[in-house]
Amino acid sequence: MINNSFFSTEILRWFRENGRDLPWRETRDPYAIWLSEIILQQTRIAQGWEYWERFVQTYPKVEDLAAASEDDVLKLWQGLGYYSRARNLHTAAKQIVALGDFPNTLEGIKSLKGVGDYTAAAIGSFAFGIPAAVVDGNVYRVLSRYFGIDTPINSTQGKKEFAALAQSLLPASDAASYNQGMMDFGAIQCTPQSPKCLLCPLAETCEALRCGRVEELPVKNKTVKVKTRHLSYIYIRCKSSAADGIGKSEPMVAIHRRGEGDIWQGLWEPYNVSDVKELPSFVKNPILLAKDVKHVLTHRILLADFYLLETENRPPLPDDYIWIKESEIEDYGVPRLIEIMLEKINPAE
DNA sequence: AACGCGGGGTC
DNA sequence: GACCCAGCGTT
Repeated sequence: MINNSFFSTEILRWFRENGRDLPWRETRDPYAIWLSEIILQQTRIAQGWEYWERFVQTYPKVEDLAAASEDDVLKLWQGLGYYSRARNLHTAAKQIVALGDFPNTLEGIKSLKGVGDYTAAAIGSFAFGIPAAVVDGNVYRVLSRYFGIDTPINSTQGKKEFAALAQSLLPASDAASYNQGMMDFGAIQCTPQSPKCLLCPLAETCEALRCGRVEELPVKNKTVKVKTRHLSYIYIRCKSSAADGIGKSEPMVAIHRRGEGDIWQGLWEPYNVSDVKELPSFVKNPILLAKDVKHVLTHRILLADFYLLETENRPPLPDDYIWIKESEIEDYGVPRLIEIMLEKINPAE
């Protein structure tokens, strides 16, 4: 396609002077690099940074991660979102252990659960020097502007086109620096809004700037409409002790794990009565803690009601609910919305 | 090809 | 509000 060595050379030059200093760039350990790439999918570096540090510290080797429980992995992932990443991460860790070594080919890396085209190219180039071009949101933006390409980046045609263009521009001997340079250039210089065109080293040859189309590129097809969804939770605190009845003990609370086919799969939550047509008779005089708490996701607007119900005896709940000591709930991974609910029940924990 | 999936930052 | 972030998996 395009063999534009000027573009690539300028990206590499810009990167040497302006590249970000990131801890996962200081290693060639594919495990640590893989961790960073999964954590950073659709996630800002500032948000993922501490999670990466916690994961490499808690699970220094892939064997440690593979041996962990899914619950522990989800707990460590709590608050980061897109929880399928955590489940796939755990699955992939076991895949890697079964393989004996971290795969060192593009195909091998991509066979790992949760690793797609972008992540395979990133790990391959950073850890093994494989000349594969990454195409992330930054790359789409930089290429669409510099070359003036208005093919929608979320269309099949656009994905093919930009992938081929990115690959044709990649200097095979410097894949890692080029890839990192493209992403940093997009994140720092060629930003989504208010790109720094006045100070851009590529301004003179930028097609979007020449045509005054910087603000309208990249083109993206319309997104789906965000729907509103109501949720209702009852935090059931049971004061009587466990069945063994040894003295008075800490209150117990009921939680259950969210299942497949919905948001927050694998995370835990209190008694969920969102879809209950009629409240069970044991729900008497629940205390309303908060109504219509707004929680915005990419694809949903959630409005949640929080209730507190104090009881002496454990009411009958659906089979999948378990009773735990109130203080133990911090050992369970919960959605951010439930964290907010817990903060209302136990302020400043 | 379209959709589901989180949480947070920025303008 | 709208847009975006080191995207991937499923249907």
